[in-house]
Amino acid sequence: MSKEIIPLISYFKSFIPLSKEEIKALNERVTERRIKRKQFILQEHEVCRYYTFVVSGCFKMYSVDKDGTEHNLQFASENDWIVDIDSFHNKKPSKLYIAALENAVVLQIEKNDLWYLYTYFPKFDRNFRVIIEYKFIELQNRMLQNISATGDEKYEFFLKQYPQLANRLSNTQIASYLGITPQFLSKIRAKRIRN
Amino acid sequence: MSKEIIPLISYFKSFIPLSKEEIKALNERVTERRIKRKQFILQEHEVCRYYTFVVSGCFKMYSVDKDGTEHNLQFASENDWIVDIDSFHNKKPSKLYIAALENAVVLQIEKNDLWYLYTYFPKFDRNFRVIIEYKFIELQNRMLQNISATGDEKYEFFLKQYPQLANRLSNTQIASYLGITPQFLSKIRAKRIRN
DNA sequence: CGAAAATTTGACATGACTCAACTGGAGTGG
DNA sequence: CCACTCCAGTTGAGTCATGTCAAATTTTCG
Repeated sequence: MSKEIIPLISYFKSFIPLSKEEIKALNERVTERRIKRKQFILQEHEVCRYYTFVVSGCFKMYSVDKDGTEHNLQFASENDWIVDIDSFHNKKPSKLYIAALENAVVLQIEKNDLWYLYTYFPKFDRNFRVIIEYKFIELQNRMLQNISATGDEKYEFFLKQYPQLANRLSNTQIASYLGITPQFLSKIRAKRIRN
Repeated sequence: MSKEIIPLISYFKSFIPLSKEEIKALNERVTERRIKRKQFILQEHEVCRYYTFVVSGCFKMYSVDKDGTEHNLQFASENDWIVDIDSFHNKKPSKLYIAALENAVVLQIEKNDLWYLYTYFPKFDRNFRVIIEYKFIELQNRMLQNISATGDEKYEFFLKQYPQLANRLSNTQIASYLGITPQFLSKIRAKRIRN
């Protein structure tokens, strides 16, 4: 195969393995794209046209408030999906941006193609149900942290849960994800080192 | 039908309507339960055995931290689901409680039965995929609020998004959901009235 | 190497929490 | 019908967590 689709096949295999026909159908409907660092795959007011699977590299999805401050809603690196589901599903203009934090290779599926897969191969319904269930659990855990923990605790939790990701991200990006200012994160880090 | 299953059928209908066979299979696998105010349907350290559909009444799902403070992760009222998915899926002890805030009627599905439905009627995979996608969108919006808004803004947003629910909940419950103290919410409300 | 961005640091301001006292219903039992 | 308790809500004083602004320093990357 010319496209880098193998990581995606392996990924699905970890849920429910795909048959030859399903792999073929998937392969025919997936587009490979190479994205450079700082490039956008979604900008505010656009409709999110793709479900994007990250083969390599790293992305952030974020909103920009009225003061111009960014708020990171999600990161996605290898073997993860990134999409504004609300915009994608309902064809409505997104309030979010998705940008590459590193040069990246992705596989993208358009809505019509995904619908085709859902319709003719129910296993995709199953797989995507399970995938989003896991993402939901992850988000719920983050939510619980957010309503119950202090800045220090949120940072500790993040480092513990995503040690490999934390290495690749700037502290500014992490602060934006945790919902604190970069200056305050810097002070948290200074205190950690002292103790 | 003796059970109050009609609300559930109507609910599914708003996604993809069920066939006669699917309704029958669903009906055979769903248990109706009446829950009194303050009663638990899940407690910490138990495994969450049911996907629970709320026919009437209102629930909260929350954790209790080391100081004994409750943190509301989710509410569920009519035509909504409540379940600790992580515990349910992976048969692991829950860290959460689910308690009724009002007398309630629910329909519950056990894991084996849900698996049966998924296996023999792929439409349930589809329906539950779409259901959780919507819940994911909702949770993402809440997350975005949480990392970017002040207490006042979070409260405004909550009132605007769930006006009917806000009427039924005590301010203490709302504060716990927003991640602020009831005292601080009270001050926010006092300021709102002044302006 | 040099410009731009990220990080750190300090002084100060404000948001949000804590604790404790008070208020005002909603039961409950006499 | 009253006295009582029990909660939820309110309020105020003091404190702590976190944000803002600005400047200095370090790192990154073209």
